[in-house]
Amino acid sequence: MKKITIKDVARNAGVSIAAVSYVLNGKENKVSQDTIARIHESIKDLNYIPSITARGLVKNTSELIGVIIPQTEDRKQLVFENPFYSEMISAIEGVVREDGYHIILAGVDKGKSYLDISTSRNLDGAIIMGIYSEQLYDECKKANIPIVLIDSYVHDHYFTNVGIDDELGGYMATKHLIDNGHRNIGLVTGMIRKDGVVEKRFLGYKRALQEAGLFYNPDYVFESSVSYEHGHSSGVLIAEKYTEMTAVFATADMVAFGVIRGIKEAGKDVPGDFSVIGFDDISMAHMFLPPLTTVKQQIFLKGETAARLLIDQIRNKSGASAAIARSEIPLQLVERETVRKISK
Amino acid sequence: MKKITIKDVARNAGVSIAAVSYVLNGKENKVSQDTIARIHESIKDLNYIPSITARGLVKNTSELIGVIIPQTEDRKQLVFENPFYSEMISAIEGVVREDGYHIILAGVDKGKSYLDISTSRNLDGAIIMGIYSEQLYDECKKANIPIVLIDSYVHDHYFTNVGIDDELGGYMATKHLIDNGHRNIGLVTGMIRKDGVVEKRFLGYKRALQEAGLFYNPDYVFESSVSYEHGHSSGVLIAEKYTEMTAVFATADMVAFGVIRGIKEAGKDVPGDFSVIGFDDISMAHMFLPPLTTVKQQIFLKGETAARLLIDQIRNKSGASAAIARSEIPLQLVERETVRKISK
DNA sequence: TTGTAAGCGTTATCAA
DNA sequence: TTGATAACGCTTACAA
Repeated sequence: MKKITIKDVARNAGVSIAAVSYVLNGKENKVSQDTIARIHESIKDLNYIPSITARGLVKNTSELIGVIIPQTEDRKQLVFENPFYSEMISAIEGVVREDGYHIILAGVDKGKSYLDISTSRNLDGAIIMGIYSEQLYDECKKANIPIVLIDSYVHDHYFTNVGIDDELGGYMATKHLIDNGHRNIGLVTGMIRKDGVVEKRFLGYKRALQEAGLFYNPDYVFESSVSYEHGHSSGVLIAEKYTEMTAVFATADMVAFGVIRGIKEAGKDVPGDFSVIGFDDISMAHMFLPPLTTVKQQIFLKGETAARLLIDQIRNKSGASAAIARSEIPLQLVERETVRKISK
Repeated sequence: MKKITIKDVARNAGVSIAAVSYVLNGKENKVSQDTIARIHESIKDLNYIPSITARGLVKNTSELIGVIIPQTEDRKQLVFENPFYSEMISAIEGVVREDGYHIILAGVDKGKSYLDISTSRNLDGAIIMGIYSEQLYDECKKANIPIVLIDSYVHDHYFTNVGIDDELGGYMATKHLIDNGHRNIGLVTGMIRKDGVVEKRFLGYKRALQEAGLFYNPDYVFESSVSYEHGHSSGVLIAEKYTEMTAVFATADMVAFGVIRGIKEAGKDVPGDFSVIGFDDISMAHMFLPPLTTVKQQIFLKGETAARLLIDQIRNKSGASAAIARSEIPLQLVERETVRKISK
């Protein structure tokens, strides 16, 4: 079961390997109709499939796109509990496949830098989801390949960004609660890191409060990890100790699920006693009971957009600075059953 | 920003490229301590990272593992709505990374065969999740690389299989319902395909029924897709027309969520009017309200096991027939709040 | 212990 | 139109 190569095809067709390479690369004007036919036949016959590896070596490409995903604390596994990422990857894979690219999925290992995989694999481009240390971004620039950042607020014209207006999203969520008569609104959230999406949402929350003439109470923000567990414990806490609160904004649906569970566990009802609004609209949001009111970001579109922008950049290597500053996917509030209007 | 190669390192260190290659490959016994030191220094200095691509060409490896995932009907996107797959991929990625491998994620395109990507990328191995046509398996064998199948019942000693005892799982779920006094038990499920996991679960369902002297009623099986939507419509239907039914076994948690929703929408209660048991125990299962009683399969372990078996096989190329017949991950019933005991 | 050089499967240049 | 052949970055006999 020897591997068959371009040589075999050439021999079988009785032509030179150059000829074969030409037809393989669509430079058919350099070859006679007759040879083209013979070559095509040989390829079929032998079931020949060119080696992307070998081609990559000479063309200095790989048709490979790196997709970097956040990892759990211990860096042992990818943060996939949150279906948010899977939805996006699915979108990315779909569009790059159309163009013959494949994606390499990887977390960033502690020792190894991102640069390692990029250079060793000769990646044609990369998509990085989430927010990382300055250091990583610096490394990425050295890689010298097109990179698009999803959900990052790094300002560097080297990168193309795709994301949403998180500040607006936070504002929309909070405003919706306010419009429904709520005045004591809690915030359950992951770590508020400088320039992270969560910070923006937090800022939007404060803006909505302020605009409505409501007092911002630091005691009302429950800040920890973006997880169901954090939501859960906060929910219990809120239901038990913060009885004057009537609504909470959870900065991710996963967290909202936890909050609701916590509230119910403490014997209170959603939306009867507490209204809850989430953020993301992952597919579970509409399956949850009660169906979650949330700020929808078009996750799939986000992935698609990132992928398309990247491919465009890879293709038009011409303009090395083809990087678009920022592509923003529109947001949308979707009302379901976890927010109720109160008279107050 | 020229790419730096082994040549640069050699020149910089004042040695031959062979020497560099030797230390890169740990054949340090062929090189003097002195040169080793000089080379290491050069590598650091120049920030050299070897090209896996080039190495692959000569060693005929790629350190790449293909992971094939089912796709949606239209073959446009990966079946990622079901978090089941993400959890598994996360596990797989974790273990292969330890060994320096990366994973390439791909759906199988209509025109292109799986063989294409395998040969063109020179994959070292592959993990295939789900069940496909005979044709695909035949192709895979031609690829002539180690392959492990997850959740397939294909009997071919070429493949290593990892899965669970689906028949037993179906039996456990149904038995649990029976033990709780239920006698009219519906089955909501994806397509029952020959040799698919779903068929086995269905068989387990029938065995439990039979063993308990219960009549198997074909009208009680609602067969369509593995989706929330199918569960939903079945749930509504059941709650409205099958009032003599008291319990349903959904062959996937996603489906169970839909069933519960449907039942509630029809004004009935879970587990008050209908008990529901799922299958998988995806992480949403314990977050759902009410928390879902289900048959837990250790998804993460499944992924890890598959990855480890694959790597083992890749390593011991020696025994080409090192393929282990089948590795079975144990099942476990986890009781939560969607099944209630009825007196009958 | 060191270095030379042949190959791995392609592409692309340059003569023929 | 064709076909040698150098190159891509690396590994590995083989020679020195």
